[in-house]
Amino acid sequence: MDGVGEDYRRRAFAEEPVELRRAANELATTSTTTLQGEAGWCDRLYPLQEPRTKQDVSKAVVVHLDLDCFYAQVEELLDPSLKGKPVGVTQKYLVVTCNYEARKAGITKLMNVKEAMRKCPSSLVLRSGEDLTPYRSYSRKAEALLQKFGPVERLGLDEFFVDVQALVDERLAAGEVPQHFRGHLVGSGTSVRADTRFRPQDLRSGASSGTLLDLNPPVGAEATEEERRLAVGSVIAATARGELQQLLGLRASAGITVNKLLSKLVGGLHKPDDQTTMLFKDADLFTATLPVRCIKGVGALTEQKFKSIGVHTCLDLRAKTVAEISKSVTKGNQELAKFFHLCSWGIDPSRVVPKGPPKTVSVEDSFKSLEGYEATMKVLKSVLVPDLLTRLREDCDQHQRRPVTLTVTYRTMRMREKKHFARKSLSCAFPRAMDTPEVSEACLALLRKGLGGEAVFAMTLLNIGASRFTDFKPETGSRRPTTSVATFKAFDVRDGRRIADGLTMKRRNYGKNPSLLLSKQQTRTLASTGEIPEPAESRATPSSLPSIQSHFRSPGGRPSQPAAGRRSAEVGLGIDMEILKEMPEDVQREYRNALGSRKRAREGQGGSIRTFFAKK
DNA sequence: TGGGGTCCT
DNA sequence: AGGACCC
Repeated sequence: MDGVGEDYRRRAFAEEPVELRRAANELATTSTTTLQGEAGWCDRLYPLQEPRTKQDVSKAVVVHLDLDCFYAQVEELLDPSLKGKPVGVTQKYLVVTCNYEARKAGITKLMNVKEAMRKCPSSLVLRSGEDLTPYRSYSRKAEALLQKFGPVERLGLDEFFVDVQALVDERLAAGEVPQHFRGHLVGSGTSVRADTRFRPQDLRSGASSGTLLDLNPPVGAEATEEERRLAVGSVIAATARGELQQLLGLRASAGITVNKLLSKLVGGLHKPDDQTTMLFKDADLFTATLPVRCIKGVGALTEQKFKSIGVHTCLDLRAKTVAEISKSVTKGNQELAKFFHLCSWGIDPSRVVPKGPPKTVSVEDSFKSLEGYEATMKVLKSVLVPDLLTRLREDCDQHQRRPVTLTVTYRTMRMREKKHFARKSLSCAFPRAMDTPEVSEACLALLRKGLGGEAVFAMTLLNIGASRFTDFKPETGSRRPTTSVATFKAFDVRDGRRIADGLTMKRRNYGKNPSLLLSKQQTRTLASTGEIPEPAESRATPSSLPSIQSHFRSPGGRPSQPAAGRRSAEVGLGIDMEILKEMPEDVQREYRNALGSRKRAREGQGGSIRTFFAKK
């Protein structure tokens, strides 16, 4: 692999560097304006920010943040006794992610549970990650925290792009130029390799040869403007990561460059809990040897098409014309072809676009086989529909809207044999009464329409989703669409027993998770020095900060929080209101909710899932 | 091989 | 409604 890389480097920089650079520059100045198109959320939220034009592409500073092994980190926060142990988070037969202790034992993302158990000594701790509720919650908090550094675009639950250009401009105008880059700086000779077989776009730093990859390199007196801008960006990224750690207990890795493509790629070079910056002048060589799979939008299929015309790496891609790409790869979509071509030089004209509220909300579960109307109805009524309605109620509270469309998506064994990812979906109007019985009936009616003609009514996957939202002002007296809970009485949702083949109960019932706040001492330090205080003692970690989750957890047989966790919950009422006011709004709201829940719990009405639902 | 999402056609 | 892509 290294041999191939060396070959490309020679071709790129010994044989025809001038041509390549000139071509890159031409593309950069001719194509960017058409590609960056429409003004979105960004412009409305940040009216002072000028639309990006070709001249200030190099003025952009984009930070990519990736929460390290996110699900595993959250599990450690929820159960601090996991710290230091190898932890794997499972969904069905898979370890979907694991912490770094587990990785040391050879466990990887998306590894089979059996294989993971074999790899790891008896110490491996597994946690079910089928219910995404806690991850969603932490993800929202992280996003809220990052808002203050600039517009935020999320990618999944654990990745964020932050456009920090405006903040960089502010600091430079104030004469704040750091003396060093924070974290690593990619040099022109940094060796890079694609990481996993699942995601070749994840890069890792290869064996670096000392001088080419510096830690905390100085910003010289005659630094270029880009160096100064990115040095400031690296400081902002370090601050953001520090706050994620201090306020939420989350470690993150970051990449800092002039665009999204490069920031994401270099962010993977030093993980976990570290950051990497790269100057645009090094992008040319950096991207040359990367497989085209590294380009956003190039998946398995597009990669195959590229291979069929002899394009494996970005350098191969550069040698093709946009017309060729458009014809053989993007089905005539010239804009997309142009975009891929630009990316092959490390030029990414796309902007950081905050996405706004979700466009769909869905819940799914998979099974060995879910057979018959009765079993299907049971799954719908007792798990999927209540979960969906719960999330829609929260969504309504936050965004004053309700869904217009209900969609069910399913997969059968036959579909599985043919095509790996094939699914069928059917839609109807979302029932006006947002109740478990009505919605469940609607779902079953759709499934009947789709599967009724089959020899057996059986599924290996069932997904129900809400989409096409419309404004909805809840009437006074009923704050949001009501949800019937009568159905729950028929089913025991307190333990993890199977209620259908392949289905284990997903609901974890975390209740209201309290916000995780700095101690007063830390807040004073932050306010007076501007520095994130070092975690002086273990209490600086959120896992031991105020928590009321123990009131709501483990309604059934699962072990509840250790006494220490419960004791610290009492601290919850001691939170300084001044501190609370500094927090993002949704965090404040959650905290107030948590206080309300505590009250009810103390009054003897909380504490079990049954009473939680029985209450109404 | 999961349990989510986005956008395009 | 389905496909390709992202995590």
